Amino acid sequence: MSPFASAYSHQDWEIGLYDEWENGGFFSPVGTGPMFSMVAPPPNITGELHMGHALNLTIQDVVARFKRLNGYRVLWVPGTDHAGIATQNVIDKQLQHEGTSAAALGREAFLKRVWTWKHAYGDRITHQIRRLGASVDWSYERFTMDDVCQAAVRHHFVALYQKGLIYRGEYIVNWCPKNKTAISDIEVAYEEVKGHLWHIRYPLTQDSSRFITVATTRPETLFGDTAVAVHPSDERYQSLIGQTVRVPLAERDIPIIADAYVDPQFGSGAVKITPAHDPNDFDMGNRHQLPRIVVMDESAVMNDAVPRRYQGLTRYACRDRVVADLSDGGYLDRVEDHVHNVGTNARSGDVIEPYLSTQWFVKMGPITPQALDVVETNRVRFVPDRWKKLYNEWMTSIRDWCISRQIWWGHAIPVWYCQQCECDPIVQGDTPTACPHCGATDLVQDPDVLDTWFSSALWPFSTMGWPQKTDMLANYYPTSLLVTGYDIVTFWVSRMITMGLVHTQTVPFNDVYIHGLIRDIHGKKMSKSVGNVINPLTVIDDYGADALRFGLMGLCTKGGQDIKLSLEKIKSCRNFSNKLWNWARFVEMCLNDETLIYDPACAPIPTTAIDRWILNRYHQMVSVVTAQLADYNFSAAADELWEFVWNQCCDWYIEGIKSHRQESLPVLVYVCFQTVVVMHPFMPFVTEAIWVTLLAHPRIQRSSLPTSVQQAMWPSATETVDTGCLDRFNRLFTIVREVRHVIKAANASPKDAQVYVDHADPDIQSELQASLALIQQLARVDACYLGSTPVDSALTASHSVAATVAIGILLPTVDSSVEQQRLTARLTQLSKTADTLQKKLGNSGFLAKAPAAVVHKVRAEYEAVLVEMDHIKGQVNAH
RNA sequence: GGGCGGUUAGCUCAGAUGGUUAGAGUGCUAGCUUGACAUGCUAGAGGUCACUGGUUCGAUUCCAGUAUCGCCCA
Repeated sequence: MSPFASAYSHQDWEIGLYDEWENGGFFSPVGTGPMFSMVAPPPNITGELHMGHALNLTIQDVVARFKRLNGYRVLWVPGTDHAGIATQNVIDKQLQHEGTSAAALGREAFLKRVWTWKHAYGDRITHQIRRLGASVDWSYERFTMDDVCQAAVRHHFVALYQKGLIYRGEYIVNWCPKNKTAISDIEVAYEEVKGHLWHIRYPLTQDSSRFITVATTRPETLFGDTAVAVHPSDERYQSLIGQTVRVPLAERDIPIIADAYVDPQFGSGAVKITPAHDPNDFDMGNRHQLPRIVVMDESAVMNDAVPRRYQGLTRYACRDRVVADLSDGGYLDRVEDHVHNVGTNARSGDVIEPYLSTQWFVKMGPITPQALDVVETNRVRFVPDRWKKLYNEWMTSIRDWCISRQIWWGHAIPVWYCQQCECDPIVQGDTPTACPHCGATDLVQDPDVLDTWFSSALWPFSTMGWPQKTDMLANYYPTSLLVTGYDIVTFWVSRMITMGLVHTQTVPFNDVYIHGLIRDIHGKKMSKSVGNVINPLTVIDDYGADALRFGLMGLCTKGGQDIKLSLEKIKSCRNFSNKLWNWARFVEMCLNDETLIYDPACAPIPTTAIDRWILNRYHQMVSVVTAQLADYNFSAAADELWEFVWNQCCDWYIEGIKSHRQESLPVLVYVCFQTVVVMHPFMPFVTEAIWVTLLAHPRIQRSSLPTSVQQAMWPSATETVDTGCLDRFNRLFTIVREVRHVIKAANASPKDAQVYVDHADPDIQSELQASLALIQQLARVDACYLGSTPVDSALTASHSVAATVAIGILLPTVDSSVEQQRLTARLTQLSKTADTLQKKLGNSGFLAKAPAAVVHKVRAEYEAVLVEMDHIKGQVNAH
């Protein structure tokens, strides 16, 4: 009974192999080779593994396994993220389902509940990561809220505070009225909506018969107006600057100011300024020392700063009433349709309210120059490098970072306020017992928590125990490579670089590989509500992790484009894994007939031409795959492997050695084992399955190789390739294809065919002489001879030409009209080619200016085409 | 409004410091128990490389513009 099933069954191997690898410590850094380290981007504990994770992890795993096989001491650290708002939402929903709420539970009970949930479900995703085959070192697994990371975040906050880089201040934040929390700039999603531009008349205080008309998209905020602004050089308003106007409905007087920020082309050229409800107005308010009037509460309901008639209305209800009242009062000049961008909280979907509130901020100005510099000088290298532009753009226009969030789940802010005296906040890593100023023990911790990205920014070094000076940091930091999607270059990559420099005085990683996003086959984002999600776990169940991985890598091109994924693609890769498996099955079958012992580690001396060829082709494959992997060109590496395994080894080579299997077996065994090694980063499971199964064969010398392919040595990528040999075999294959084609076109059976090949060049003639048996075998014809086709009364001849070699095939019957048609078509095609080539050669500019090598090549091609045409013409005339 | 990326076979995508008879997978058509594989084998059809102009002896490749799709930022 063969240990090789006739088709590879991933279900029989994957889970068992992964357990063996994990328990066997195969993912731990070993040896004395050069260091290579990565920290994996931590997925949310609330999430399921989706295709984006699968792509991200596969890329890292391919690199990790590639490096290990090349002798590197590889550390790849996994972990998960506490995902503040996302997780809080999940638990909120659960509580809602149970008819209760976070508020009813209270903060402590709520947090306890989240932790319970985390312990029960939080590692679901880590099991899914295992299913993918990711060779992460689980013994170093971290969670962004575990003790080590909590300590790091506290230290992080205190250190920044002590450097004067964290402050608490009033600022316009992006406020989500639904979740009642501030969110950062990049969490806001903008979309175009159809709205209106209301033109409102503000009467002059001095002369209420005169107006200045302002245009606004948000009339309800007029109660917070503290100025009207015009452009300083706007002719229309020169005389009004410095005067005051009365805010309609609010009956308050505010000044008309001049500021170059105003766009004279927009609306009427005069705008109302509401410093407490618009970030640009806030800035202008600072420039002109304008007061700030907050007119809404934290749910975006109008507060008591507005006239009683409007209090308690939502911002939208208030807008309607204000517009109606303005109209009634004769203040409304006109209304235009207007398309503008409205920011929403990407998570809650609620429209963001620019809101004046007191928050904690990181001062970005002092720390960005260095972060820009390390990228500029390539100490952090982006691949593909166009992402450097996005990074630069973001970093040069950066604002201070609002890091406090008004939720419960997350890192508590290490700040305490004394309830007894008016001292500064107490900022320290451990919980204070008494106020350092008055000694009071009545201290209250800041109720807010920190933005999740504030802790993620530390990930490359908090995972390694920072701020402790651990061996891990000394050995593996800075990391070698970060792999992530382009959607979080600003959220995450920029902040890791910045904070890495602040806290560790070095870059957190040397290379950043940025991949695209996974989309469905139509280019749409995969989403549950659209129903176009391809679940990686289902794919792994159905087709195997190897198929999914290889499919993703085949689509992971150098440009880092988004990836349109289809099940058809994965299915073809499943077929490919089966092809590889059956190659090994063929090797096993050959070995079964043997009595000798074969050493797969020993480079064999080829004794036949096709063995020489496959070894050359194999060396070429290794050098291509190695170079492409080193260049992060995953699809090119995958393509080369596909071509080599399927079209070279499992096609020409296997078919070509079937007549002399025993003689070729050392080469077959060697190339198979070595290719399995090169294949391993992409398809870890099937390669290991093949490795252990073949290695257990009694005719295999197992002592010379490790028991797992994971510990094998990557083959040398610098063997010289005899391209002349590759060329000769390509010519042979072209001939064989043409023979098959002619026989097929004649609707004949190869078994009845006698083939004659001929060429004027004596070198090629002897080459053909040596290849006759191979041609006969590969084309499956009765016989193959060198020389011109003889006349045989019982048989008719069909003719063709391939690679300038004349081909004649004797067949029992040939339909001469079909034959004529085929020859004429070929002739037309050739003469077209001949024309273009001749035109080139007749162009004096070409001959004078093109490189000699190019001219030579074109001339050779032209002559070859002429030779082929001669052959064909001869045959056409003969009929 | 600013920026980035795409536009190559029915579909998904490669490609080259400018010279190839422009490739792959998949799909399609026809034919196959070929002693590893029907998750396979053989053959075939299918492309004015989005459009316009420029540079050049030569452009699908470089440059500019246009159209169109997608994304990011404001």
